[in-house]
Amino acid sequence: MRNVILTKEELAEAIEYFKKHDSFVFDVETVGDHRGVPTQNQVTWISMATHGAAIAIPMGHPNGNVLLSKATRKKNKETGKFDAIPAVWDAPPAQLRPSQVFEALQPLMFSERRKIGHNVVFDLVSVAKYYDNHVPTRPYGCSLVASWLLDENRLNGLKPLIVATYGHKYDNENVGKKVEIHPFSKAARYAILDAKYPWLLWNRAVPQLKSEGLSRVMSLELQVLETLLDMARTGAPLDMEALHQLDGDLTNELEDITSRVYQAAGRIFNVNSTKQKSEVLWGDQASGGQGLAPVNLTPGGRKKKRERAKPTIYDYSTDAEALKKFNGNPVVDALLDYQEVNKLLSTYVHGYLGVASEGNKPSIIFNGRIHPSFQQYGTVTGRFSCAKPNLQNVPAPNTELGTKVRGLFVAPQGYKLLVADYGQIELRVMAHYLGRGAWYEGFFAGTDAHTATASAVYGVSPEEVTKEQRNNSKTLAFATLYGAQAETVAKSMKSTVAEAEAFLDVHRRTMPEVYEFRDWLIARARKQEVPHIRTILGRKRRLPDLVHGTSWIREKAERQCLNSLIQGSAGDLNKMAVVRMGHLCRQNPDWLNLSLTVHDELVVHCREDKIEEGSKLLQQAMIGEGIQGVLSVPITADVKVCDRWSEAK
DNA sequence: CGCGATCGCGCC
DNA sequence: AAAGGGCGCGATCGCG
Repeated sequence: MRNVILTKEELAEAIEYFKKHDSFVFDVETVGDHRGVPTQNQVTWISMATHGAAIAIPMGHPNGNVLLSKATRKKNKETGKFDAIPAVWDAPPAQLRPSQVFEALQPLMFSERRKIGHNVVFDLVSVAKYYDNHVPTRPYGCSLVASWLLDENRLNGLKPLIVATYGHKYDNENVGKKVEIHPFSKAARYAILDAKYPWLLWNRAVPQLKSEGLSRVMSLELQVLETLLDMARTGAPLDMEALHQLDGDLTNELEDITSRVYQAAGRIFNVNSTKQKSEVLWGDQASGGQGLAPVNLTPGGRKKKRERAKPTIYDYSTDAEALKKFNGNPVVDALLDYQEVNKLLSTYVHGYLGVASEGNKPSIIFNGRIHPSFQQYGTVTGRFSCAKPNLQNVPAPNTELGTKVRGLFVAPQGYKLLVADYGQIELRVMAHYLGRGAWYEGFFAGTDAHTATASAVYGVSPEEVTKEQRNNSKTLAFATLYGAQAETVAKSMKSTVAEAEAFLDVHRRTMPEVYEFRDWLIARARKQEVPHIRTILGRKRRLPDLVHGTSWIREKAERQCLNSLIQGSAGDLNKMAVVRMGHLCRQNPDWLNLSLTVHDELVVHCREDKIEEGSKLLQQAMIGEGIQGVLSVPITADVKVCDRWSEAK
């Protein structure tokens, strides 16, 4: 069999070989402005691997192997910048067309054979476009998800993983990043290795997952993966009219604020530059600065100080917290306004719409929808991450501007958004593990958790708890989950450090179970050969630093220990809910679609005539039998019916 | 130009 | 020697 497939006959022969095996890896190389967006990209190579074979099928690679002229740069007389002139190669060999290739592959792609990839969601969604939006059928395998479960601390992609596992460094030139500028045989070699290594990795990982007791969580992740295939194609519709309106409004507003900044500062500077901001704020008045006395060092500045170097004005933070100390200074006030508006405009408006003037940054909205990529392997704790764009950090609707941005996300025509979130899921997970005490009993009694804390800590009945007492108790919950110390607690409570310390002491006395559990958890984790904890579904969080010789490193690992158990277990529950809702949506694809998930929240599209049924199903997915049973304390989920995402909460 | 580090900041 | 967990991303800046 040939490695590089150029004719129908060669392809037919290869397919016959692959048909003899019950699983195979496939990998796509993509081109186009949106090569990274699987619903939009164009596939120019598909490579495949199975027992004893690895092939690459080009479908429009533009280059041959003979270099006719080198890549260079040429100064553009108009802009004064350098334009990249790509290399020119001779003509490539005659290749099959995508339609021919995908038709021939159909019996493999839509068979019961396992389709494996390294980040297989991307490859599956990329090829679905060539099958009339039908995704190749299950079962699937993902060497990236498997590798991540086996070592969540290494989120570095395929290449470092291959170096670590096989000691083979391939693709020094980053061919996959821009396959179309490379010569034919180099692209072919790269494509083949990109299939071969995932094949090796997957087959190595499966028995390891079993022996490490990770099969259950792997099977959950494979179900998550199936749901992500639907979510990737559903995406999230935007109110385009409102988006353009917001673009105009914020652009105008920012212009006004910018001139306010300049006027107050008495000079024109780049407001986005932290360096220049430092000069304006901390520089002395003789040199045109405000002469303010900086307080907080940046992390880099602290490092410098540690290394006994003298910090300069550039080592002091210019973030909002630092600026707030100088409220009333006209430069500071204008800067704070600027930062708020600029953040939202650049990240959430220009980030989606693109900017023609700024290097032709393309829009990532397609047919009125945005298609974020949820990465099930994106965090060390087991939660999802989300990118391109990250819809897990869309401003919350607690400010006017936040409401406007979140309000851009709307239901499709004829649909409503069902937005459901778990109530205090992390504290409930914590209470589950504690099995006693104010939190545990509070959740059974239906008392608000922070009120229950306040009642215990202040020794009053729940009815007598004041707003301030409840707020302080909320801080205690965060302090527990994150491992915050007195300084941070003081900041949060707006009290002195001594008061915060006393408060923490009272907490330690009145809710000893919290601290006893933390100590027990850390001690047990430390005893393992590789120190680790397991989340509620058995996911591992490896914390080798729990036995580190340096105390601050060890203490950081100790904070991560409890936090990972809680955050990771809550993440497990969320992934279960995603899977359960995914199943229900697949049963009712013409009126129910899962769109987004944000850690403890699901956003679903539901056709207007099916709201009641949809809400019931969502409720069932999140807290029904089979998921409630995972925790010993009751869990709650609140379903809201909205036209805009901002209407929830 | 491309890349990575840094700062800063949005969310849960 | 540090001082609250987990993310992604825009902008700047220095480097090769």
